[in-house]
Amino acid sequence: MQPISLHAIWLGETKCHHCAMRHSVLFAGLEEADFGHIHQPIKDIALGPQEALYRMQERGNHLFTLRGGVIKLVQYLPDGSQRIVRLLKDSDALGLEALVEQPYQHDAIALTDCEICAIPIAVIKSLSQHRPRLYQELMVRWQQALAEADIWLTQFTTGTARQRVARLLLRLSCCAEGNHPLPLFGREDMGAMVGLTTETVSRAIAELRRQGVLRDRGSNIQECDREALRRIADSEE
Amino acid sequence: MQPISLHAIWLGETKCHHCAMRHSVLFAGLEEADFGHIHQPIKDIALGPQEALYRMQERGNHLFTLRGGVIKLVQYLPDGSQRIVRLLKDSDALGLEALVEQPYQHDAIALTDCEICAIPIAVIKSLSQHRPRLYQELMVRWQQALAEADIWLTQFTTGTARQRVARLLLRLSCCAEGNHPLPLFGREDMGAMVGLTTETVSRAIAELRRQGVLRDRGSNIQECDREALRRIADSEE
DNA sequence: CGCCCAGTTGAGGACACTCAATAGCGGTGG
DNA sequence: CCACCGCTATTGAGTGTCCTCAACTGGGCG
Repeated sequence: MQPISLHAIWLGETKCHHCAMRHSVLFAGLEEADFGHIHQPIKDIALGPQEALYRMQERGNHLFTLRGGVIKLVQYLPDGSQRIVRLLKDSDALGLEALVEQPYQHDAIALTDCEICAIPIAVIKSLSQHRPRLYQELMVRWQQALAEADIWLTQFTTGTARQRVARLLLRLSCCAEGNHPLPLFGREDMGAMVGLTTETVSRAIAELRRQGVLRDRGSNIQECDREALRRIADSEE
Repeated sequence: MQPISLHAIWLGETKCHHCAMRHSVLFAGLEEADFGHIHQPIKDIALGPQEALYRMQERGNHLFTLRGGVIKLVQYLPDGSQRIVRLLKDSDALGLEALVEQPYQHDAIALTDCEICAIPIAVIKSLSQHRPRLYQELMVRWQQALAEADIWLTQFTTGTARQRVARLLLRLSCCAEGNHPLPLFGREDMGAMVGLTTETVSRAIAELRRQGVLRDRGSNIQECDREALRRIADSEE
């Protein structure tokens, strides 16, 4: 049993009879009998902020499902600066590269406390032999990742700093209902998401606060006016 | 049988016994007997520059393999400007969205003369029932697309105009062997690829020419010094 | 209490964008 | 064959935005 990550904490092992993964979209449609085909343990992993699930170039034989928390996928530029390529949240899958025998393409690093299912690819392969529908689910995940990548390219690399930050806030807040208070990330990370420096992000957020689009709730939590953000994101005004 | 594109020219129909697709990676490993399961025609499409294979939001029931030429995948910003999200060349697959019942996510527009295979998703589904290996191939394609998207995000949206253009030229020239002359695209398209205006791209290219990194071969064809480009791309000097 | 780190704010400069004019190329028609 | 047209690429001048560097603030924690 090789370590998946230096920082990973093993919560235990399960055959998913109790695991939330059982209800994850990935395994929807599987029947009780199918779980009998699982001969390798599916593991729970807990990560704290800044801890890595895997590193770029590592070869892994697990794919992962995020049950809670937020993970960033990071790539690096020749000059050493980092670029956040995507965020994963609740019920997203990552590490799909392992399914096609590729090394991981990013550093996967927790931004918050995270709970993760680690599924051996052998399990996937064995299950999918009896349940081709599983392939369909995997392809859906892949497509989601691709669509997300395209969004990041178009939304977060074009327009003014104001617009990019507004779009980022919109996307971060869209999972929350109403104008629910939203915990932000470090300015450095936010900069790496939208291709700006920490100072510029800080300035943009400060301005949004001054204009009342954001309202401070302490410890980097903001309540935000989604309508106003939408206007700014689409560059009117 | 609904039209796939306004501009598409049907070259004919085939069951792939003669088609180059037969040798495409996608169908590698299939045996003669497998082709008997193909009950719907696989079609050849030819496109000229500026013609669209499909449009964003269209629902299609074909996926495509590019046998020759270059296609751009385009998305649009609220302000109407376009952003090229990826380029496809020789033997790349596109329109995979159709496999998961999603509308196409981009405009797919030919940049050069193109030859394309249009494969009904019904064919894929029927084939894959007997040949699960086909799923593996599809996942590889999906992974390639995702890796490409990440490269575009990190390479073409960061750094100075010089660097971005240099990286773009490198990537465009990497399929050519040696320092083979390279046909460029319109400045407008190149700008949409690296997130710059046409003027800035033009200036960057002009400067590279002045420095001898590019050598003009007429009609927008350049011979380029890959070593010098690499230095510039990695921001030394 | 004071340290440390993250966030904020300021000043100055570099870079890319905008607007506008010019040049170069290919095609068309006289 | 040449003149003209349209389009794209190129070049220039001026401006705005963001980056860089640096100082300052404030909260958390030993």
